[in-house]
Amino acid sequence: MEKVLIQNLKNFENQEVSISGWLTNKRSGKGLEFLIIRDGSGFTQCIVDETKVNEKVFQLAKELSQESSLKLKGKVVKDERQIGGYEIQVQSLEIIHISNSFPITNKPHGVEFLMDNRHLWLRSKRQWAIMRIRNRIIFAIHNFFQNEGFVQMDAPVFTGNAVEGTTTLFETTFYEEKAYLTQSGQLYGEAMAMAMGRIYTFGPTFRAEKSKTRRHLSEFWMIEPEMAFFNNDMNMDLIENFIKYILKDVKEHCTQEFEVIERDTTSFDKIVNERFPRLTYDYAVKILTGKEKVDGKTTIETLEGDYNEVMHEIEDKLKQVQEAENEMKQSIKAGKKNFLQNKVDTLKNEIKDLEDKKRVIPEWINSAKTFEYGSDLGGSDETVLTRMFDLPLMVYNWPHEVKAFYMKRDEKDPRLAKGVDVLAPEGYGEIVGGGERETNEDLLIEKINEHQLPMKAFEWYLDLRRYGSVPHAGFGLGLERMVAWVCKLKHIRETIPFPRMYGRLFP
RNA sequence: UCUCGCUUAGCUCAGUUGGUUAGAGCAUCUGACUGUUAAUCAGAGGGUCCAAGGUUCAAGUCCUUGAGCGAGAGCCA
Repeated sequence: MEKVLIQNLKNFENQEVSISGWLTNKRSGKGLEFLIIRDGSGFTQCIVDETKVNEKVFQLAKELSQESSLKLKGKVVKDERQIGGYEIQVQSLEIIHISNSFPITNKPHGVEFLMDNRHLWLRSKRQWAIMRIRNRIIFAIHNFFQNEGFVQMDAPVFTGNAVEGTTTLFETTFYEEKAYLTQSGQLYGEAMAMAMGRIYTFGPTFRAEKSKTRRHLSEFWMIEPEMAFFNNDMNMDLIENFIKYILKDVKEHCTQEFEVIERDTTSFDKIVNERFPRLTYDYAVKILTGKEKVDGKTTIETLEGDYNEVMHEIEDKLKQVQEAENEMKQSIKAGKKNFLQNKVDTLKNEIKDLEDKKRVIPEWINSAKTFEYGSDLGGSDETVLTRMFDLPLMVYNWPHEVKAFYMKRDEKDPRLAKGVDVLAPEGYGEIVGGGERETNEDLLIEKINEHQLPMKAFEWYLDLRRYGSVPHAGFGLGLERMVAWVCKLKHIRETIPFPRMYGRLFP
């Protein structure tokens, strides 16, 4: 008898197989036990029929609790109604371990409880799907760069110098010296690009920002390609192709996972096929502040429309709650009552979310209206801008003051730096930041002084401009932000197995 | 760091203008039910109402301070 993975059951129709896994849920009837088993590769229903197995096997099936581990043998039968399209008619069963009162039940839980139990939460279906999508995105990233002739490199995690100022560094000690955990591998990537031509880093980065928002982690994974003989236009072309490649690949290979998390991926088609809008910072600011329209509407008008829509939705949902609660007051069966109670609970949660939105939209409108030319785009400004398009936006040619010291100044307009930010649609904001690097040693030195960075720590970096300096460019992609957008998650904490964020070091 | 909100059973939540013995669903345990899709039905056990202080004849409910969590802002990928 063959030992198989659940994902391969379709190849064993009407055959006897053996599977090993965990019980994720159970329903029982007289003489029947319906076991939902997961083995990491997928989920399937296994039926234990009292009339078809010996008494001992049926007794074992009755003893199984949620998350108990087991081995079973049975026949694979096609059944369209079941998850995966197949079920197993059990012949024999062996318990490996009985799990005692698994804390995460098949009912809603709060964020804090789930995060405290992250090590167990990862077993749930939704987390399973997200982790597999994350895996596929990682695989696609490597494929893309390897196909384009890039060499993967590992940048150091301990660093002696800060890349973007010292406020957000985790400080540690390296023997007797003060050291920091890296916040970007880029400078090392530049050195490697001068050796290999095209490289990409794929590693962890650390930022000690005390921010508790839906798009921040203290430890996150960043992909940073760096290309010799590239200008910023070539850089933007590469970014665009890169994002398109990932979306296409993940859509093709993760259909089942997207179904589990109920992510509609039809919006990817447009993104894969159309050119991303490229806006200069100047033009983006005009749109943001309402001086330019997109599809005949200003940002302010669009947001006011959103606000009214939210108000209507809240009213509508309140009405539905009232109706359900009235119905519950009449004497009805407990099953129906239970159903209505669940409906009311989900509606109330949705209303809570909508009320948050209602509170925030006026703040966004205000932020857009009062935006000052020359400053960096804030989180709310990004959301407002991306709200106007259903494609990723590329904003380039930034005021040089708001960008990092290594960014190349525009020869035609010295007020500008040749940086580019990519803003993901659906409110996900900045997922990529990059640009062309400054090649002129004198300008770099000037910038390092301006940013009050220790020159000594950058001597090696300046060497790159002394020995065969060439135009080069690169960018950084935040893996978790990409996963959050692809999966359309509310919060970045679900995109990584064990998130490290302000206030969260365990488990 | 700032603004707003939350903290009641293992979990998710009700708890009215302060008023007798704090409730429901799920989970757990016992039983019923021949195909269930978060199965259903009957029953049982399960509480330091976040902490400290205050107001009051009386506080889960009101006030003050603190802690933790959540949603934003700032900063960023």
